Amino acid sequence: MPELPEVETIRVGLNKLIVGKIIKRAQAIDSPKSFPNNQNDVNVFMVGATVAAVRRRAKVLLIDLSTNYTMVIHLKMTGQLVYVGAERFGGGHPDEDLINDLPGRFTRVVIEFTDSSHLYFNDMRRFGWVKLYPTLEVPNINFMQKVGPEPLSDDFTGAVLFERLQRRKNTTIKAAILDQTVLAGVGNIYADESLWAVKLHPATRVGVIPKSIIYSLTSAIKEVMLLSLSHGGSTDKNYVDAEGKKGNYLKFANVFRREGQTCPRHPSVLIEKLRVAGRGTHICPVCQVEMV
DNA sequence: CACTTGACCTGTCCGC
DNA sequence: TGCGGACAGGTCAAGT
Repeated sequence: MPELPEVETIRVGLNKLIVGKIIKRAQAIDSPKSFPNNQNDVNVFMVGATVAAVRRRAKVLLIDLSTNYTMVIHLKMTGQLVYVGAERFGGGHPDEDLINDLPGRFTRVVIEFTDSSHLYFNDMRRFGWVKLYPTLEVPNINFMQKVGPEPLSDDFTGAVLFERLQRRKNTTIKAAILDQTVLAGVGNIYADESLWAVKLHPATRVGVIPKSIIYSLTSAIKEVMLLSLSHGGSTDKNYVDAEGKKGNYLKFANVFRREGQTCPRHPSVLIEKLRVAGRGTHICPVCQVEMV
């Protein structure tokens, strides 16, 4: 899925586009994980509701409705949430193809507003979902109970990360920062980028890493995510923002998907791809040496 | 409990 | 060109 910077980019976009709109129709199409067993709730608590706010926690989007129900949305690997205004594009507009083809083959949920604009949830692999919960119950969802701190919060410090890593001392640092119960929002792209930034090999066991490096890693995670946010997130394949636009951060990535290219710190060394924590992993073999 | 691996899906790419 | 296998930005459940 989109990671934290991508989900946050969508949140900011939707907050501008759909707050105040009234839902006319909501429908899941061939999306068994969406609105499970509660089409009646969809009809009662969504239709006629006004969108009150769009929030985010970790990689989950929360769309609050005036009925005190909340749409809880996880995009997983290939989910998109794209808003299409009542007037579609024509005449060579750059977003014409993406927008005008919706709903498409991979559209799984359609939300129509009373002004004839639409919000489409598209998801090729169908890992993602859109669910409806009473707003007050959202904090009680299992994932919300377990998920770790927001990395961009001022409360998320090196001391906090170090403390939270104490129960993951025997795993690799990459597996640890991908663990959403340690901290929220890091996925494969920002794990590789932040570990390169502090010259940590992703397979290094957490327990052997000096506290000072964990503090540096904390700063690196924040910096990488802020940089990505400033470029509208990362588009590897599927990601688009709420208006159907791709993100540009990968142009600035140092290692992710750059195997065979040179390390920015070592002009004669090629970036390598390996497998750590079951995920494709990109490193500079000279600046990132595993600690044992 | 901590840790690893496979499953969930569909598409694409790479090697034979 | 066709086919099989590996892999893809994320979690879960089930195994050790």
